Amino acid sequence: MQAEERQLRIAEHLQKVEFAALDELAQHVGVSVSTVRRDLTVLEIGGTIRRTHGGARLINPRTDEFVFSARDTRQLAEKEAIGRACAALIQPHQSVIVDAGTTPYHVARYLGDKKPQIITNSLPVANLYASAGPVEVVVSGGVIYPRLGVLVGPLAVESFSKMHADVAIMSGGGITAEGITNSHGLLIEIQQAMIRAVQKVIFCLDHTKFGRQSVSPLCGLEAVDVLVTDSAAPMDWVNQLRARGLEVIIAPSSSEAG
Amino acid sequence: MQAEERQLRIAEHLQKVEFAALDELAQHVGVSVSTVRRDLTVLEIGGTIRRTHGGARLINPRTDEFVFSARDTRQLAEKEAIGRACAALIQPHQSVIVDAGTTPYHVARYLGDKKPQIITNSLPVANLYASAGPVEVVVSGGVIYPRLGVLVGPLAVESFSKMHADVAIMSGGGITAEGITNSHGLLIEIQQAMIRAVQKVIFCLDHTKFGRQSVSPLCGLEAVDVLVTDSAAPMDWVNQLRARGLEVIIAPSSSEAG
DNA sequence: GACGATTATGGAAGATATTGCAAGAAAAGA
DNA sequence: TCTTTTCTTGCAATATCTTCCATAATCGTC
Repeated sequence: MQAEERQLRIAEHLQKVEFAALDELAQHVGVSVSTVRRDLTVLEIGGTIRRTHGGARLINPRTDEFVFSARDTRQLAEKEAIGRACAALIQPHQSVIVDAGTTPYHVARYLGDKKPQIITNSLPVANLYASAGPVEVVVSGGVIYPRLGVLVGPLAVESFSKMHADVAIMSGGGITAEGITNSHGLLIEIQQAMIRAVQKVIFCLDHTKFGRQSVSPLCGLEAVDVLVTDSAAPMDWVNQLRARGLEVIIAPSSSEAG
Repeated sequence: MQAEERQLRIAEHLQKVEFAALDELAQHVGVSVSTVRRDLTVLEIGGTIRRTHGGARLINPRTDEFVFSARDTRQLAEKEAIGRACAALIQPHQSVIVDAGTTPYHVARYLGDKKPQIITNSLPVANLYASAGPVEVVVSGGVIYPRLGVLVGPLAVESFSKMHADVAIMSGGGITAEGITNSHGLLIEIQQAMIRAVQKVIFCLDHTKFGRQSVSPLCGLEAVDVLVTDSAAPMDWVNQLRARGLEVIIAPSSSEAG
């Protein structure tokens, strides 16, 4: 096997498992451990992978966005910055649909001051303001998708199909010139209903999402009104999207914001 | 296992349980206690976790716990006894509607083994099995009633009106010869829909509820199939209800049950 | 096609890091 | 205050990493 092909396979394997031991990788590609070591140093310079004692780990674990929010600390600073910037776009007392996913969760954390009406299918978001607070929270029905705390299924789709709201705060697994994609097919239908239910669609996507494509198409770029991202977003992408008429907001990193 | 992967797993586990002992963590990741100690110091520097004597705890305690459910310790022993006894009435793989309130919550805690389908309008109950587990949870839609974490309103009523299930596990504010009453008018309509949706209605009422009357009537005694209470229930009431054809189950107190 | 040069590969030895254990120190509880 | 538990520290055993070298493969040139 060629060296490059081997490295590609190692990278792919790591994309799947996030952590891998040297023996595991060596066996997977059928070479000695020494060679795997060398491949890993190459990949590490490439930037996608980081070597650890005994193996390697993914540097940008594919966050495909729908992880149980409280648990996820990846790109936390960026997500908090996006949360603040996105919350600033909401007017007081608006009705806001909040999508499931970690980034919308962080937006919701900063919505308290606006005394909004929040409509969501995300249990973590619902729990945020369940105990008290000036925020009215409407929860869609649905079946809990294990581990993610998202309500899915016909009940959820139906709930959003019958609703109307001012703004939707959405997230996704990746954005390309063709549009936005997401990982879980189950969620797509719900998200599309959310988009149909509102006047204004705001997408929150951190910088790792640019140029990435998940399995299922969610919507075209024309459906998006505003895109909020963090300061590490690639500027060529930002400019390209602005040229296509999207309002792109770059959340200042917390150090800049004070 | 890799050091970093191990630390990630420890962090994830702590996200779930909020506090964990060293032994527990050591067993969970399969290394010695010493190694867990070292991992915890690393994580503490990382900032997500704080070490304590005997274990570690989360620095940002999750906000999605409810004052009402986990921390209401009044008649805790009785409620746990009722929970066990009532869960014993459920057959494997049944569909179970679980009412809001502390007592049904404790029943739900013991339902895991039965691999049931749980249908509920209670966020604490929903959160119980949100992260994983063999339990399918259906959440009704609705507006969150602050502090209690109950979903109320037309959406909730509608959800239960359209459903069918095997059993309903209900609670109430008081029971008299005229029937069962409850305090929140908002809940009555939902509870009545729950009762209509099932074959078998189980009411869980601790001993303080006998002879008490709340503001709103919920249902007559003829709607009740089984009543589960604790060992401190007044026997004259129990006999009176049994004479009227109700199956009354007295949960053994935990000391008797072992 | 043959030959030398360059590069890739697999293994080995010493260096380094990690792990688990044990003894003394510190802390919590009675 | 005393006992028990837990924490820290030092140490030995193990595992892993780096560096080096011999061999094998590939490439360029003739």
